[in-house]
Amino acid sequence: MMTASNAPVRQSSVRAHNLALVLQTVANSADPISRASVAGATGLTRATVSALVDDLIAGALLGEVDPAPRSGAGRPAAGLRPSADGPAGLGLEINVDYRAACVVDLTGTVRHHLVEAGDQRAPGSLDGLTRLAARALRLAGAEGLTVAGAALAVPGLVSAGGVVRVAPNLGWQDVTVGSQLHGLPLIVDNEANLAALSELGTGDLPPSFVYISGEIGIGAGIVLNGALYRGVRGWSGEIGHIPIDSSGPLCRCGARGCLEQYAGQEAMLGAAGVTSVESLAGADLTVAGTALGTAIATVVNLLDVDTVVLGGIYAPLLPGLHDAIGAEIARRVLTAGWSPVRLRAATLGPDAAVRGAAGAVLRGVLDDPAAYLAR
Amino acid sequence: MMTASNAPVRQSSVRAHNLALVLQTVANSADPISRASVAGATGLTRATVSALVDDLIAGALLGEVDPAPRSGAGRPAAGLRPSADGPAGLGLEINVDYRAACVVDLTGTVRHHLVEAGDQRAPGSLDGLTRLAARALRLAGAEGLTVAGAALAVPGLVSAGGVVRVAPNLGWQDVTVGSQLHGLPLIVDNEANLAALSELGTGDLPPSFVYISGEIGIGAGIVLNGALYRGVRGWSGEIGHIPIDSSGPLCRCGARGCLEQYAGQEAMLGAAGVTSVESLAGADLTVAGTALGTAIATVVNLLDVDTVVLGGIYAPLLPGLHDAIGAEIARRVLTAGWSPVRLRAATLGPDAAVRGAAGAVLRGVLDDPAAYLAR
DNA sequence: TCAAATAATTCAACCAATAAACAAATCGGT
DNA sequence: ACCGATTTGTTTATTGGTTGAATTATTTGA
Repeated sequence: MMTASNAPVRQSSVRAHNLALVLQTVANSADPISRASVAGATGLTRATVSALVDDLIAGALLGEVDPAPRSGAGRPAAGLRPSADGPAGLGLEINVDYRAACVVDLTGTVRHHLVEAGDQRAPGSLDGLTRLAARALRLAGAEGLTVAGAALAVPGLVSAGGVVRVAPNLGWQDVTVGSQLHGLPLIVDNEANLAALSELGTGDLPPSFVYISGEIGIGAGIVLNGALYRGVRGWSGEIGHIPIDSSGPLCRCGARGCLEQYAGQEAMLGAAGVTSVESLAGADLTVAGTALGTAIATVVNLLDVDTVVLGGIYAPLLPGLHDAIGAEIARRVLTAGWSPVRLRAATLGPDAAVRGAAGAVLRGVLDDPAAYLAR
Repeated sequence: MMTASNAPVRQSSVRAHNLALVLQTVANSADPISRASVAGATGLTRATVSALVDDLIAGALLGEVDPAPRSGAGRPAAGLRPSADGPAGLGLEINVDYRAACVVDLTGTVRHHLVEAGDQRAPGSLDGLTRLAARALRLAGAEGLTVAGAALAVPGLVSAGGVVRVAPNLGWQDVTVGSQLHGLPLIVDNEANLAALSELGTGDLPPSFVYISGEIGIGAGIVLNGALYRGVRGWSGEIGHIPIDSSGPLCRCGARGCLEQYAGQEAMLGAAGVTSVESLAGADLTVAGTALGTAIATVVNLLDVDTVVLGGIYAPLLPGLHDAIGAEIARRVLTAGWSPVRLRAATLGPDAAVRGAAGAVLRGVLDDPAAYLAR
């Protein structure tokens, strides 16, 4: 049920909304699309679409391409598609053993991708990230891109205002990153959240799903109706400490039998008696899969999503995990009989979080192009 | 992050939105409120508010009351408040041992409340409910109320189109209730969902919370940002089978150690060695409280809500449950140290679901008064 | 070469909100 | 008792934005 937002609507809001509608219709179309088709798809008139498209082209959000060869009579349509020379998003990531930046344009193309390996737990890693961001911005500027904003993916809990409450594996506690970077607005968010957005952006996922990221810790990004659900304070998706067995092994969080004790990277390596994630491919993953399945069943019972995407180390290991997860889902999800739960491996690999960060910036432009045009 | 809806916006949508904004501002105000105050609160101009209020008064959604005695200079304001003679919602409930109907007007007053005790598992209980609804409609009609729609609360899983997939305690399976009743649009929904909406309507809850209903089964209603989250297929909140201990007792669902085996009504009665819910008040509820706390911790870790409302049999038992739940939350909710989880007893008692059903209808009117006016 | 078809633009009409002026009703002070 | 200040509510001209119909543009098919 939709509650009306508590802001008044004026004529300019109408235009803002319809600009977003037209831009998104073009962005979601696989092929270049005509103004007339946009009008048909949106319900707006051709006159209105033309006027809106004029603004979007003037602002370099859309570009026109040569008419696609068509069959049938009639004037050929000019194709519209997102412009590659307009706004771009700067995605940043800081993780235990590397930092990364990438620049993505409105077409979804990764224009630049910089990675610096090295332990980020040392002090000064944030300064290093700032320098990396500056390099990426120079590269983008040299190509004539307008960077609309930046987003940083962090493996930890983030509060409003760019404060990292805790990032256990980085050793961070109450680190203020801020909400500006080189004069750009900066979003700071959990890596699983941004990776989930990234997978959403691939287009072949339903509007509601849960992304589970297996790393040293386990996190989840919850996407409901096409939007990331961040929770009241931005701390949603802390799935790693779902209890699997209250008489299980003691976890570093102080409780017993948390998911991480069965399906965390360390636990899986220990159980299989190997030291590298690659070696897990041949191992018996039943214990981890069962625990993961139990946790997934809980999530599905609670949120009624029908798709779960497994990312991080789980993505390559899904074949070995699949049966155990599926068995647990069949046993514990009440509605599994009517409607199966789809399990998918993430498609984007380790870049998902940085790309999702850049995508979050672009999503902001797509959601409110009028604000970008008025900048 | 808000995704633009895929519908075009025209001038009439602006009016529809602002009508809703004005109506909700008046409805959310404790005392009668002037047009000028509405203008101040909404950001609309006084002229616009006046025009919108004219429509709302003409449609019997708002009424004017005598100016409240005021201090200070200036022309006295005419007070606006929701009309008691306008639209009303028909709430219906069917449960194991009773059926109920209630009529609630826009001021939130319960105008009629009919309850028929008796076993509803017998065939024909739906016909009985239809007759009960007819009685309530006659009473409402005699008072000049315009019943805008009906909603039915069912203790089970409901699909779109008014199909009850399964209601275990009613013995229902794939029962089609339909989406019309006596010519009115009919919403069918889970009782925990509607009870959650009902608690939301009391006004002293934050916009995001989880309502947990303890009955024979355990259900949850999830309210996010002031709106009920129903899930992809309407089956969200199935909390009763969250695993507490995978080596625990066998549950009727086929899995082991489900929450219901510790904190369900039967389990609690069995553990305390009593036969009535009233007798539980003095019993030791540590086991149930711990299990409930574990489940709540899972929900909070996942959804990051800071308020949990306990309803059904849990409401009167909260004093006995509180400490065990709190201990488990402190142990398992990662963010409990920064921001406490508030536990509340539901305030509305056993009527919550029926009243929530009526409230769901009224919420539809408040969310889109233009549709009601155009009927 | 012309008619039909489809795409895109132009323009008058309309709808809704705004701003500013105006009318209404009260209070406070002299 | 009266006048100015103050606040509420309405009236009116203006503006922004969509619509629908007419118009122009460009192609296919007969």
